Amino acid sequence: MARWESNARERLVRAALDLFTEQGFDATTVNEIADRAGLTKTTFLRHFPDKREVLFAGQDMHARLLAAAITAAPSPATPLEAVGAALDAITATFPDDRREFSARLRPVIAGNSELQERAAFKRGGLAGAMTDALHRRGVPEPTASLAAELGIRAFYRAFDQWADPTSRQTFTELARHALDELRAATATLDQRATTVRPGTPS
Amino acid sequence: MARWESNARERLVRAALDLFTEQGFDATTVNEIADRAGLTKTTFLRHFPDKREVLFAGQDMHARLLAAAITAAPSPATPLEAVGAALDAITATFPDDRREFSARLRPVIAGNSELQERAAFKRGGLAGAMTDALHRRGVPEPTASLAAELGIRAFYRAFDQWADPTSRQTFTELARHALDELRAATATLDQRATTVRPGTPS
DNA sequence: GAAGTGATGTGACTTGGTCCCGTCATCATA
DNA sequence: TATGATGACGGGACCAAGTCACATCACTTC
Repeated sequence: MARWESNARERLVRAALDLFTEQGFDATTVNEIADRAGLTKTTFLRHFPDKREVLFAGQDMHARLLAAAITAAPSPATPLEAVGAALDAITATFPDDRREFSARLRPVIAGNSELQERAAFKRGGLAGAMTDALHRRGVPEPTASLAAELGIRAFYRAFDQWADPTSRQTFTELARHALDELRAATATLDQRATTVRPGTPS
Repeated sequence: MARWESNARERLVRAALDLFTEQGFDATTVNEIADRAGLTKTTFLRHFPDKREVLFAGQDMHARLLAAAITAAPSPATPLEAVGAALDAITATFPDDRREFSARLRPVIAGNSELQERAAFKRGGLAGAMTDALHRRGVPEPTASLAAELGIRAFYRAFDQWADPTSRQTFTELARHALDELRAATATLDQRATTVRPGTPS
């Protein structure tokens, strides 16, 4: 429990996202971000270990949440059912307030390879947390990694759709649907192109 | 075609890996690497866009190779067969000379999160290249991404085994086996823990 | 041999990130 | 009310990564 409950972190995140959107990630210095938030470079780096992390903070909590949900899943659940439970749990923690923020975040990350690196790393961390939790349930390799991978793919797919302001479904619904699609796709890996002539893939 | 055919790049890579192994990635400066290679910091940064890239250079070639092999696969091939062809192609390009180098590379990357970030990013690049190539074959989403993902997982799994000096199988054999295991695992995603009581997962 | 080309060297510069220390507001306790 | 502890913030020195402009040198080609 912080004593002043200052919103320094939040101010820094907002200032950073604003500046990154306006001038790009590279063209924005840590000093600029801190200035706009009414703080200093030192304070910025006290809150975030590096400049990129200001956009990714809080992912550790997500990893713990996913792992906890998998651990808490009923014991007869299949690997994919446990992963589905984890998706239910994590998607429920995204308030609608964050949709606009998420929507602004995506192009910034897409436009900078350093941020894409960090995103790829964080993604791996989330998948690893799920994999470990599945291991603790007794799910062997490579089933555990695979189930976790499907979960992560479903999560990001649903996240993209949810962040799109035209979307009307809930994050949870989108994630469940994405996971179903992925499960169905596993059956098509050994399937030759047949009846429907696929044009450009969607 | 370089005129002097100087082996500056190779000297830099070897010096870097040596120093990273000796003192760690963080504790090694670009100047040190360049010095040991008989060159300067500027020359290092001319060959590699940043300090990390000295350990990952050449991955773009691998991405092109994977994509080309998928494109060249016979047209009735299933997605996973095309991916298998890509694994055959890429594993064949790893001469046994590189085993020791690869074995030394792994712990260095494992010991530094910046390098893990870069590795995760490169991994995504390889998967993306395979996914695109599968799209061009008419494989729809999310089947294409999934097949590519299995291919990449099989590649890295086999790479780890191949880099282990106690391993006797060829890289190609290991990759094929890893892909088979992954394909088999897709059938276990909806399967409850049954007969064999799994202890610690392997 | 003269001109061109590409690899390397030199040094100045910006910025990210670390570290140490000082300041100040808040809280707990006497 | 005084006092000490704690935690957030500011200031500035410092190092290393990475960029840039310019000079040099080896080798090729005409």
